[in-house]
Amino acid sequence: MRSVKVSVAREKLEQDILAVAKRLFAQRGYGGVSLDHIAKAVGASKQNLLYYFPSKEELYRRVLHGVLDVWLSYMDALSQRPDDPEQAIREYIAGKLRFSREHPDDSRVYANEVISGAPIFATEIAERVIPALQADVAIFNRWAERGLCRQVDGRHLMVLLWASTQVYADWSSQISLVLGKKELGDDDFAAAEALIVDMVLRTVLLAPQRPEAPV
Amino acid sequence: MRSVKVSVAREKLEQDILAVAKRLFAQRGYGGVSLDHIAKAVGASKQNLLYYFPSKEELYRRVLHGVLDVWLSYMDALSQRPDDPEQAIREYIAGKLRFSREHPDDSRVYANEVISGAPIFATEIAERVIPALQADVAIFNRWAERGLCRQVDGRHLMVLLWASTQVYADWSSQISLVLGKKELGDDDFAAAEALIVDMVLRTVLLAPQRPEAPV
DNA sequence: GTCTATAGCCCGATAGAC
DNA sequence: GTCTATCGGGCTATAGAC
Repeated sequence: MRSVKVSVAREKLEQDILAVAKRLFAQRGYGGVSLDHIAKAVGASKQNLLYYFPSKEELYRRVLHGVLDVWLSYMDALSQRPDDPEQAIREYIAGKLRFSREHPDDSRVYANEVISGAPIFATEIAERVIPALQADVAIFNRWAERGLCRQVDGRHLMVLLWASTQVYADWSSQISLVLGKKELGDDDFAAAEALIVDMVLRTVLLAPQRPEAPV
Repeated sequence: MRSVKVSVAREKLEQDILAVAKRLFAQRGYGGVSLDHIAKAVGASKQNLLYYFPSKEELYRRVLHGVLDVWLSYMDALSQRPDDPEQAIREYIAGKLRFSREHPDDSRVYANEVISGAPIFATEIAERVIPALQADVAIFNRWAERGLCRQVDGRHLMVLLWASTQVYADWSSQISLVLGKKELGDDDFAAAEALIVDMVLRTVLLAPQRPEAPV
């Protein structure tokens, strides 16, 4: 009984640390954050942090693992509808934009790591991310072979899909400035989704051409 | 005479410091780089660095100013062809991809700053970048009003254009992994350009529809 | 302009009391 | 589990000799 309560409390603090660390790593990158920053933001001592996580790098690695779990969970839309490219693409774009909307810090932590050339997480990316992306590329290629869509370069199409959706998390501060708003709202994500879906479907789907999208 | 030689040598070291600092800030972000790292990489002492630049933040600011100069110089394609949307868009995409190809570290330094919410460079971004972007959006809107292209949301189209071109600098490590290469080559940038141009023109240009792009 | 020396602080990590 | 204390080192920046 007691051991359960203790373990629950321990679990909670551990999750709090991970959440706060994620936010700070997103904002300032691995080298820009100290254990003391994280500890103070979570209301614990630096030494207590090191009781839960053996080192700063291990804490960062745990954060990145959590980020990847969330990221990949939003990315399985393509395989869910193996015979319907249009609906699969619509759901894929919607899902990736929802990730940017709901987990911007996850996106930023991952972006920081990739921009740095993934010095710490290269192995995990190669083992978990690349296979997922290549599977999606393969789905595009299979659609093309079966005549369900046009022949496009699935690899670069995939790059464009990440780029154009994740930018609404990673670059939200600058996009807000361009839109003249304090922060992005549901309407902005809806407009982004409409444009990206329209562009991709125009490019990927076979004729007959789709009607003009509403302005 | 002597003062000229001295000033030239001074100028050269200053430029060397800025170049090395740019590379390191791109890789590890502002907080992940120390003056000592930069000094050692440039073959000078940390104290000598502080003779040329009054502080770390001022050095970083100078790097960012240089980055912005380069970035903006690649971005004036739209206004060069005010009556030809297709050619303007082609040149704009080509220019932005050339920037990613030729100045990846510039792109990464800027990306790092934006992801962090632009804590240091917010003012300069608001004064130099946002007006340039809004001018480009205005050009899109004018084309639409004059019936030269379809009504699209110029702001989100602009976001998509940055995102899909800068990703080839900022995310080059991961894109290389997906493509199964050590690093990106001219052919990869050409393939990216073909896809992005095709997608954007399909979306922006008026009917009659363009023929299928070559695979 | 470049050097040595150093101030004063923050860093990650460990030891040991309770 | 959380605390105080502390180690050894790196950090930005300054002072002053040459």
